Amino acid sequence: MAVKDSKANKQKDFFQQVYAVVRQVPSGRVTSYGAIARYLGAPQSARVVGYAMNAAHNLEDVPAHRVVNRVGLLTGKHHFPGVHLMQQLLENEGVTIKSDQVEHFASLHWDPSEELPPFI
DNA sequence: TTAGTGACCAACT
DNA sequence: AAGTTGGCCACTA
Repeated sequence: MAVKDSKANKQKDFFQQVYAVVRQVPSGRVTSYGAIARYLGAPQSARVVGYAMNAAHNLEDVPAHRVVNRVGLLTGKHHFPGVHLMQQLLENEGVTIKSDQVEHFASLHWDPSEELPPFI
């Protein structure tokens, strides 16, 4: 463990934290990039959460399809193997999608900062 | 190495 | 009210 690694570990840790949260999103619920970022104490790092999802493609543990943007729009669908895969996965869990947008998003939204113990 | 981009969000004009 | 800009972190060229 060199001194140099501490920075790298920290950066890597952020991804891991994102994954840890996404993994806990219940089936049939959705969350948003910003909510995760805010839960991790980095409210302005929502983009990084999105990037983490991009990297999460390899990890089957991470249900990236349950993460949408703040208005419930499936902005990340183009990054799935099939453009409709994200939508189908969600509908398979009971989430209704209309025009690439989650219906009843407000009530389906799963906010980690409310559902999980505070991240400190 | 520097610079540019990205599955976003909030603030400012 | 609507459009633009900045900022965050990681990755690629």
